[in-house]
Amino acid sequence: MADLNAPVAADRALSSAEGAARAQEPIWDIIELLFFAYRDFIGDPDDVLAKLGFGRAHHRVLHFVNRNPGMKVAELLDILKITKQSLGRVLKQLIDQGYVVQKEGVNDRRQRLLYVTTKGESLAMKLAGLQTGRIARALSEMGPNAQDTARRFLTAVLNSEHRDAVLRFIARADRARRARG
Amino acid sequence: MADLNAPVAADRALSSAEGAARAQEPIWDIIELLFFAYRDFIGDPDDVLAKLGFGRAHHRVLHFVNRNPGMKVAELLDILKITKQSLGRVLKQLIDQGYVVQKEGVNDRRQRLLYVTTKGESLAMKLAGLQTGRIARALSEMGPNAQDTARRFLTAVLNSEHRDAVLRFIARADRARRARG
DNA sequence: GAGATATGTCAATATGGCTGACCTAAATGC
DNA sequence: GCATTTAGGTCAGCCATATTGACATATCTC
Repeated sequence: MADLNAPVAADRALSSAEGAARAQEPIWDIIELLFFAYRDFIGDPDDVLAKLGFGRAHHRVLHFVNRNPGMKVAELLDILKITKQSLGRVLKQLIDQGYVVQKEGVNDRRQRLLYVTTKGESLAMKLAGLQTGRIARALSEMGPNAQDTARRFLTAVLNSEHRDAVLRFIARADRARRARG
Repeated sequence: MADLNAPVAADRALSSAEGAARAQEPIWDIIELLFFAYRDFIGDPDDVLAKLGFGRAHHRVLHFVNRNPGMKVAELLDILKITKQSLGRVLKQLIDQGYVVQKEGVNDRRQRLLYVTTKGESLAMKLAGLQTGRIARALSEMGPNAQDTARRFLTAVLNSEHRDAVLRFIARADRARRARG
C-alpha cells in the first residue's frame, strides 16, 4: 500500500496547496477506479440479464419502473435521457415478456403508467440484490459512516444542476416504497 | 437533507443489525447515485469527443495508451476487455488521425507498442483534466482524507479477484509517469 | 523447421443509441 | 365546439460499438 499511496499524497498536496493556480495533475487513481469499479458494478446484473436475452437498457428500464411504480413514460425518458424510439424497443420486449405492464392514467387517459409485474419485480429485486451485495461488502470494509460518506462523494460528483433533481428522485422513491411497505 | 437521510439510516440499521440473516433491503441510494454520477463523470469528455467525431471507445484507448506509453496491443485488450476486432477499428482511427502511433518492439519485433503523439497526449490530458476538475470539486466538498476515502470505497467495489491487478496497474502507471516527469 | 505467439483483417451479426416523419387519442384553451 | 397541444406509439434508416469465426502474416521459441 505504501507504494500506492505515495503518488496520491503528492496529488493531494498539489491540488490543495497550488489549487487552481496551475493546471492540475490529473487524479488518475480515482478516474481509473471509477472506470473499473463501475464496470464490475454493472457486471453481475449483465450476466443474469444476458441469460434472459436482455441487456443494460432493459435493466435500466426495469430498475426505474420498479423503483417508481406508476411512472409516466415521459418521466422515464427524462431520467434515462434517451429518445422514445430507443425506449420503445426495449419497453416493448419487457411488456411482451410480462415484466412490465401499462395502465391508463385515471386523471389523464392519454398516459400509459408503467408498473412492474410480480415477475418484473422479482427480476428487478434480484438484480438490485446483486448490486447491493457488492456495495454492502464494500461499505463493510470501510469505517463507520461508510454509506453516508459514499453518498456524499457520489452526490458531489454529480453535475450541480442535476443534484437536486437526483436527490429528490431518490427521496421520493424511498418515501413511496416505505408507504407501500 | 433530513428527508433524504431518513431511509438511509433505516437501510444501515437493517444491514448491520440483521446482517446476512435475511434478504437485504437494496441500498437504493448508492446504486442510483453510481448510475447518475458515472453518467455525469463520462459526460464532459463525451461532449469534447463528439466534436472530434470520436466516442467513448476512443477515449478509453487514448486514456490507457497515454497512461501507459509503450503498452502492447494485448495488454490494452486485456484492460479494456474487448476483442481485437473491436479495438482495431477504433485504434485505426486514432492512428490515422495522428493521436496514436505504433512502434515495433525492440526485443520482440512482432509487437506493435502503442504511444500517444503530442496531439494525442494533449487530447488525453484535456479529457483527464475535465474529469479531474469534477473529482477535485467533489473531494473538496468532503472532509479531510477525501481522496483516500474515495479510493478505498471504489477499490472495495471492485471484484476481489481484480483488485490487485487494478491497483498494480495504477501504481505502475504512476511510477512510470513520475519517472518520465 | 515446426509450432506457438502477436497482431491484423474480412465478414456477418446484435444492441442500443440517434434523427425525422407521421399517427392516434385525449386534454385544454378560446 | 373546434383548434391546438400534449402523451404516447411507430416506421424507416443511420451510426457506434460490441460480438463470433475464420484466416493471414510476421516473428519468436524450441
